[in-house]
Amino acid sequence: MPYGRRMAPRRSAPRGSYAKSADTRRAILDAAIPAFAEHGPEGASTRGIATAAGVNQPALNYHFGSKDGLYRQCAEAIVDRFALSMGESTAPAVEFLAAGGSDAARAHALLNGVMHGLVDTLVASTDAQVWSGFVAREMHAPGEAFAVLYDRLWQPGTELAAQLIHAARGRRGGIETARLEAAMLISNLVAFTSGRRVTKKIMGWPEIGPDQLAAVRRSIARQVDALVAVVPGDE
Amino acid sequence: MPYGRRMAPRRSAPRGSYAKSADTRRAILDAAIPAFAEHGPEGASTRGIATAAGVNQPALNYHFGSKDGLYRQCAEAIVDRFALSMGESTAPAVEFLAAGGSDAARAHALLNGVMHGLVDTLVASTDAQVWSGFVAREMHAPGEAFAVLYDRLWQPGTELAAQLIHAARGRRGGIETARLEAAMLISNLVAFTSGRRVTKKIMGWPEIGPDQLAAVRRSIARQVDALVAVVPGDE
DNA sequence: TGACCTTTATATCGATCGATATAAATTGGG
DNA sequence: CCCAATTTATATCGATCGATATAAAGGTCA
Repeated sequence: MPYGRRMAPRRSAPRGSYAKSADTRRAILDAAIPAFAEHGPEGASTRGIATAAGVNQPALNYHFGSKDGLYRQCAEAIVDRFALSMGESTAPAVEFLAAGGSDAARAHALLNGVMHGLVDTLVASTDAQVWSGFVAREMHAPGEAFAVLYDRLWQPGTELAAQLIHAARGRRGGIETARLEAAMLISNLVAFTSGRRVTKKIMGWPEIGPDQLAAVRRSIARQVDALVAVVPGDE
Repeated sequence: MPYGRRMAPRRSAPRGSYAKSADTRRAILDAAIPAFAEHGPEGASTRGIATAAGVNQPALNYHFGSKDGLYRQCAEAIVDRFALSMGESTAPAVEFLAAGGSDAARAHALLNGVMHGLVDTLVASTDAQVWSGFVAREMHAPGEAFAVLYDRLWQPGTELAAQLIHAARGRRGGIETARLEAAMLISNLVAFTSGRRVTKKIMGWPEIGPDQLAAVRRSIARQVDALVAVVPGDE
């Protein structure tokens, strides 16, 4: 009698209550995200990820079905962690917009709060530097994870910023222009995520500490002020 | 008698005047740059590049020594092509600064000219979208080509913009702040290079035509104006 | 504790990778 | 026109890739 189908590979998380499984999955994800960020989905090897995670190579296929499945789960994990980190600063802004808020000054303050949170998440955290490599790569060369990153990260993020810019202008000027400016405003921070190494080198910063963080925040706040002050078409 | 050393692989361009060689090298580079941009230096295969270039696989080793050698030459080619495209708009600015120019209004105009040229090069050209994938990847995960791209592209580019910002402010405010703002100003355009696909999707633009280009230029010009108008520390 | 399911470990398969030895074809100077 | 150098084409090597078959170990609950 053949060994049979006792270990059919699964695509989703196990249903059982085996505690060890979640730990292993987490360890693999924590090793896979930096690997994919640095080498890309094709360049990163499953053996390298397994070694870094302290597991054997078939464990990846067992827990995630395939390399592509692991790649997709990495994208989900990144979005989850990003959303968790941003929740505090975006929640009041989302609430304000959902209520149809029209107080321009409050919208301006909320936009500053969101950008402040974004700087904290992207610039102050070293994790984000890893995430950004993953995200930037996928956005440029779309693959298995594009939909997740676009639908749950880029699209809602830029739309939130755009709505806040528009509201801070008293809803004068086009929302389209606000969207474009939101996309560019967020792009600014690429200098501190994917481009962090280069920016540090150019600025002569050995590390991004509190002083440097404050400088970035000042620069972003100035941009927000300038953005809100000008209503496109009124010039 | 063994076949001997009649075909030792070389690292640099051939000395001879064989015209065909330059064409082949060019075809390989034109195929390799998009391949490296999309799949990364590890993910791109020499066989794939060779097929796309219409040559056989050992031709890559013959003309460029190794895959890494080809990768380095791709970086050199990108820098050369970028510099060629930017020469017209940067030349007067470089001249102005070399002469120690102190006319703030002229510096402002020159900065606008450089950014205008940058938008033309990066946003209007489809080649740049390919280049940007290559450059962004290498800046985030430094490899064989980092030195070339940093020394010949990022460092002089941001320094030029920083000097112009500083000069446009009448050399008031720190040059360090100007450098930071230059880095962020340039990062803005990432939304239209590596991030072009996402930005088009968010904006609902089927293509980036003259109207869209004008909108980008307006937004950049507004940012430059706002940047120059505020002298850091005076607020 | 014992039966069953989940998880981990070992061994190995076929495919593809970059590189090179070698041979044939092509090119250009004398 | 011919010889030598250059360039292109063929065949193949060892290494590494992702995936899977299989076996052993570990955990859960009756």
